[in-house]
Amino acid sequence: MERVRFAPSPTGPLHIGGLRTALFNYLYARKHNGVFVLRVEDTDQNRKVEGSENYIIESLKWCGIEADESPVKEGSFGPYRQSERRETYGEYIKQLVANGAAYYAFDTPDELAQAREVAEKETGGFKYNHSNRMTFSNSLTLDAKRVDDLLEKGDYVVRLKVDANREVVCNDLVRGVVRVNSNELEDKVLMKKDGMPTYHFANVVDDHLMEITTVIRGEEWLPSLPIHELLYEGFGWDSPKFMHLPLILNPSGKGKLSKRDGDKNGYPVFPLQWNESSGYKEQGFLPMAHLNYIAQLGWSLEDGKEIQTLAEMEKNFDVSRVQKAGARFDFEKAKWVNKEHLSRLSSKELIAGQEDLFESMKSILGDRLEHCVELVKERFELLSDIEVQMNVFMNDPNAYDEKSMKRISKFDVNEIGGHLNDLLINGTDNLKERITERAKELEIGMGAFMQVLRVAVVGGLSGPDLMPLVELIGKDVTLRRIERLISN
RNA sequence: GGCCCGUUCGUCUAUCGGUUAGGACGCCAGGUUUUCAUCCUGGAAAGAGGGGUUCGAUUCCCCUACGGGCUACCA
Repeated sequence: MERVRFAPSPTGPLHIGGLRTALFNYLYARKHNGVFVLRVEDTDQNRKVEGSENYIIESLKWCGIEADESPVKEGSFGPYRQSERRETYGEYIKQLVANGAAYYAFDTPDELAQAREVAEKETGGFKYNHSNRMTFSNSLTLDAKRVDDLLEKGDYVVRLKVDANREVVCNDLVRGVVRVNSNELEDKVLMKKDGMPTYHFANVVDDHLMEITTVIRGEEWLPSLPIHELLYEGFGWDSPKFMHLPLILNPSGKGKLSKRDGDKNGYPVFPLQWNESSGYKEQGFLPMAHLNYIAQLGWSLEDGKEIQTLAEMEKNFDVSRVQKAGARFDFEKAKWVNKEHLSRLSSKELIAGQEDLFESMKSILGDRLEHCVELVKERFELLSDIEVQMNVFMNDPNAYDEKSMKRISKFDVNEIGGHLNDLLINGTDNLKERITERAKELEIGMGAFMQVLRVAVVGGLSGPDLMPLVELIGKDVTLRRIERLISN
C-alpha cells in the first residue's frame, strides 16, 4: 500500500508551489489507492506563524484534496505535528549515535562563525565535515569524561557523521540516478541545542515511522537527498522512493514564484485570503480550475488534453509524465483554464455550485434566473464576472458609455426611441421582425434601431444577444430604460 | 565560489533516432454575430552553441554557455 505525505511547515500561508506539491501527493495516493498524510513540520518554533497551520488545512479543504491522516484527522501513526513528537526523536537520535552514524558536538555559535569566516576567506566555503571535524569540540575529539560532563549540561547538538570520499547513490523518480561524493556533504546538525530535531532528521524518522513509501516534494530538496539517504543507511532502514518536483518559477523566469512578484504583477499566490493578500478563491477561481492549471505546470497528458476535473486528474496521473525543468507561472493561462471549467458547467450546475453568489439574484429574477445565466454564461472568465454580467438583468444602466453615446449621436435618438417605444407597447413578441419592418418603412438603417436599443438597455454598445435579453427583462423594464436614455 | 538539477515557439508542452517538429495560452488576420464576447478558419513563432556516436540526430554521449536550486543549531 502506497503512503505519501505532504509536509509543510507552518511558517506562513500555503503558496502555489506548496499546493502543487500537495496536489501531486494527493493524486499519487488516489491513483495508487494509497493514503495521503498531512504532517506539520513545526520543529522551528521561532519561525512558526500563528494561524498558518489552520490556513493550510482550510486551503486543502477548499481545493477538495483533504488528507486521509492529519493533525485534525488522526490515523494510527500520530501525532501528526512534529512538535508533539519530541520524545520519539530523542530515542532515535540515541540509536543513531550508538550506531556510530552520529556524534555530539559542543562548538558555540561564535566558534563556528569564526571558523566559517576563516574558511570562506581561504577556500570560499565552509563545511563541517570529515576534513575538519577533528579540529572542533565534539565527542570524537574530547575524552569520554569531558563529553559526559558537557552532555550533562545539555549544551550540545548532534551531527551526522559523514564518511570521507565515498559515493552516495540516490534515486529520483523523475531524474533517475543522482550520484554525489560524500566529501561534498556536511556533518549536518540533526538535533538542535533546544532538543528539537532539524528538518533532515525529523523528516527521515517520521517518514520511516509513518511508513511513507514515496516522498514527493519540491526540487529544492534534491541537494539534501544524499544526507537523507545516509540517515536511512545509518539506521539500517530501507529508504522510500523519492520524487522531486520541478519548481514553479516567476513569470520572468527569475527565481521561484514569489509573493513579491505576485504583488508586483497583480496575480495571487495563495489559495485563500491571507491578511492583505487575496487568494484564488477571492479572485473568482474555481478550486478545480486552479488545481488543473497548477497541475499543468510540470505534468501533461499524452493526448494533449489540458482541461481536467480533479476526478480525471486522479485517474490520469502518471509519474513518468512529470517534467524535469521548472515552469514559469502564467496568470493569463490560469484564467483561461478557469474560463474553460466555467463554460463546461451547465447554468444549472453553475447556480447550484455558487449558492451565495446567486442567492440575491434568485429572489429578484425567480424562474428567469437560469435563462439569464444561460444568456451571459459564455462571458464568464472569473466568478467575479458573474455579478458584473448579471447586472443587466437586475438594474437599469447607471451610466452610459461615452464612446457608445457618440456613436449613436449621429442618429435621431428621440425619434428612434419613440418608435421603439411604440413597437414595444404591444409586447416583445416578434420584436426583431417588427423593428425590421418599421426600419424599412422609415428608410432608417436597422443598425440605428439596434444600437439605440442596446445603449438604452445595457448602457453601451457591447453586450449579450439583444432580443433574448429584452425578452428576459420584459417589456416594462425595456420601456423604462428607453425612457431613461431619451431623457438623459 | 562550490555542488546538484535543468535547457523544444514569448509562455506551458508533445516527440521516447527517420515528423512539412504537433497542440494549448497569448498575439495578428479573416469569417460568423446589428455590437462586444463566444465560436470557426488561417497566420507569425522553437530544438542554446560546439564537438562526437550513427546511414540518419531535437532525441544518445561529452564540452561550453545560460537558467534554476542548495550551500543555517530554517524548512
